[in-house]
Amino acid sequence: MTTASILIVEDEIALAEVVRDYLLTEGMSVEMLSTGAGAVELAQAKQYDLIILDLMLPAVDGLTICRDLRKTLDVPIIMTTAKVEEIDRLLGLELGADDYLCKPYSPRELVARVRAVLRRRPIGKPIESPVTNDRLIINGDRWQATLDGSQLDLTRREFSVLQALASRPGRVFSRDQLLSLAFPDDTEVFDRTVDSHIRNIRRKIASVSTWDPIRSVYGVGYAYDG
Amino acid sequence: MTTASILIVEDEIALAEVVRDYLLTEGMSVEMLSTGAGAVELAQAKQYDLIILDLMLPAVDGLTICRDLRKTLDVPIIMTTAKVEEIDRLLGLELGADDYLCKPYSPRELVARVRAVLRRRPIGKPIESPVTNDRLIINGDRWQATLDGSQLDLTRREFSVLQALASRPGRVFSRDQLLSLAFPDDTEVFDRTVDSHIRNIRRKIASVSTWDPIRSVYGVGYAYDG
DNA sequence: GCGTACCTGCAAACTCACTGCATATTTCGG
DNA sequence: CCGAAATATGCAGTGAGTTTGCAGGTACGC
Repeated sequence: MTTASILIVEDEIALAEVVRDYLLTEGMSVEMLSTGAGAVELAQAKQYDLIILDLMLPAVDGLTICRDLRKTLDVPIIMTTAKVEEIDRLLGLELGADDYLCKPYSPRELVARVRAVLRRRPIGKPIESPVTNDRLIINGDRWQATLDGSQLDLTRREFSVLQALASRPGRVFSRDQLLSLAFPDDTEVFDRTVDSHIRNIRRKIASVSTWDPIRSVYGVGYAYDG
Repeated sequence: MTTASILIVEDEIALAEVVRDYLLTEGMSVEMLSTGAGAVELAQAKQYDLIILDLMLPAVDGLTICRDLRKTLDVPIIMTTAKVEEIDRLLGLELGADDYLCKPYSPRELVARVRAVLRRRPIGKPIESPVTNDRLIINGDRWQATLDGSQLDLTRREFSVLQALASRPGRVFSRDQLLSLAFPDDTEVFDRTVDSHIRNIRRKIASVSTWDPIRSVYGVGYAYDG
């Protein structure tokens, strides 16, 4: 079961406590805040896995908090509001919250949403910002990689491996590191399989360029030299 | 009850007066204009909550007025026209009117439409900006999608899925993401159901174009490539 | 109530990526 | 320059993932 840490920002203490208890039952750790003041700072200090944010708050409203959070953090956010009509407006504003819920809601439903969001966005996995070197562009949102303007048609694994390598140019990754970075979820995979993926990546790169950015380090692993 | 202020732009004075009386009965305040000249200026000066606009007008036609209004104002617009065939063409032009009505109409129906539009678009709510790529136009207010000028007859779910995809062209959405974006309301749905909807969307798109804008990303999800 | 259309999800068919083995080639230490 | 070890490459089985056909259930309109 999940052991996510969650922050509830909600001025209705009674409601927040009910929700907290439900989440605790789910094995998650929960903290509460009854006002918007300091929410952003708190979120930045502690690395919550998810934030439940009410729209109407004393001091600083949820909208502002959401926007401010998004500037620096990729933490998943679920917004709650008392007005149905607000939902549409919120969607239009593109705040980037991961889900919206209308009051009065059943704590059960909120818990379901929390789990859904956490499932969508596994803990610790932030939205990938595109890796861009001079020649290579890797866009994790689009699952597309471009070298010198030519698109590389990479598979999921190839993409993940190249993304891992290119995220730290010059650094050498062992095969085991690459396996766990690229496929954190998976069972044990023969580390020589990485060689195959590297090979396929190189082949695809070779089809659009004469340059091989992947350096083999004898006895250690691979690195991307940008 | 609503106390919306409404502008009627209509050259058939008799008709306009009937409509005006109906709207007055609803408790709305009404102003009339029998020509297109100055309509835009008037609308900008006074902040109407809704404008009823006839297509055929002396001096400046409704089309031009609608377009000009949209450049600066988000005021809801209901367009009326004498020809049924005009309606489709208007839809294709994506003027951004909130509703269209064909003459001869019953004042009762017009009033109903007015109320519906005001309900959909609470005063002050900006229009949900239509997703428009070069070829695809998605109008979330009207629940209508157009590809290369041809209207796609999408169901609610299909529409939501396509809208979600097209709102961020190129970005790959997982099935779970699509489910919660397109059907935020309810229970957990089998994620393979998304495939079915995608399939239906593709089929409908294929019937009007040879182009498939939906990219399947093996092992990840779907993206709209505009 | 009846019919139509839509949503949902199962199952079969098919596609293709992943994996790992076998063999060739390269690298490294001496 | 040689042998050993590591890496590159060719290749194919397998299974995961997608597409597609289909049908039961359901909501909605008439």
